[in-house]
Amino acid sequence: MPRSFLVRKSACSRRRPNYSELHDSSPEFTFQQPYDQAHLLAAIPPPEVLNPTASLPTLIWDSLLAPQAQPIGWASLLSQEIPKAVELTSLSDEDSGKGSQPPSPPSPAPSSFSSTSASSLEAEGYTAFPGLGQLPKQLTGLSVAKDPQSRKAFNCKYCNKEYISLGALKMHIRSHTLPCVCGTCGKAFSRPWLLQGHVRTHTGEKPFSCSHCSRAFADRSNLRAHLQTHSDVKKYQCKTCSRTFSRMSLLHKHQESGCSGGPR
DNA sequence: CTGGGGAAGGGGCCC
DNA sequence: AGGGCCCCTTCCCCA
Repeated sequence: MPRSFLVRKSACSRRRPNYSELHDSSPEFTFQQPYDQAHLLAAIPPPEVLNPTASLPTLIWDSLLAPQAQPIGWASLLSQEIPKAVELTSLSDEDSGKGSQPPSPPSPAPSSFSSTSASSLEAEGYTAFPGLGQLPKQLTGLSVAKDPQSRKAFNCKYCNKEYISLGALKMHIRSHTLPCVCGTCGKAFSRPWLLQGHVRTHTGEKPFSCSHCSRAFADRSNLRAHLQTHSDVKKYQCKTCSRTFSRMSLLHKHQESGCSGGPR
């Protein structure tokens, strides 16, 4: 079930951008090493929970899987040389909403993540855009389109995707301009938190650990997927054969390969 | 071939 | 209104 209703997706919208082509020459964000250890530690997500209530038709999981993770003492982490994996609290709890995010530094954000806020693009004639600075309109990648009913729509000049709101378009444009650049490898990302997640591939930091096997993950979504492997009844079920899968992609593979139809 | 991990993209929600 | 964070989803790779 697509969660996007703001964008009219094109058929090939899932292709990843060519970073070398899209790399913005004026990075908006950088994450230089050595990292500020205090920032990283302070930003490790507080005890939290996962919300298993994904709204998928085939979702059969919910209360079947309720790992009993323990909250951790955050202060104790500060005394450790290496940030240790942090356990998540119960999945059945309400998500506190703070924290899958890497180590997002406490406010105020470090200067390396400062962002230049664009004032109203319309007021600026669509010339001001984060990471783009004051550029001629034709170089900003923004254009305004109107549909036959004169409803205002915003088109991306890079890929021609159409958005119903300027904010959505602005966010999308970032996927082309990639203003957040890794100070280690130079890879660029559309948003600071994507960069932060990437940085963890360099640091090896894995703030999310499984309460069942103590395996740690850098990404909470990956932990969530991993937790499925501990469940006998997986989250995604084939409606034809009732076989369950830990990931939707596996279910899709199963269905595309031709479900035999018999229960397993 | 299947299942799982790693990494990343992107829209929505909340402050 | 914008930014930060959340969640879902997808792709790639490997065992």
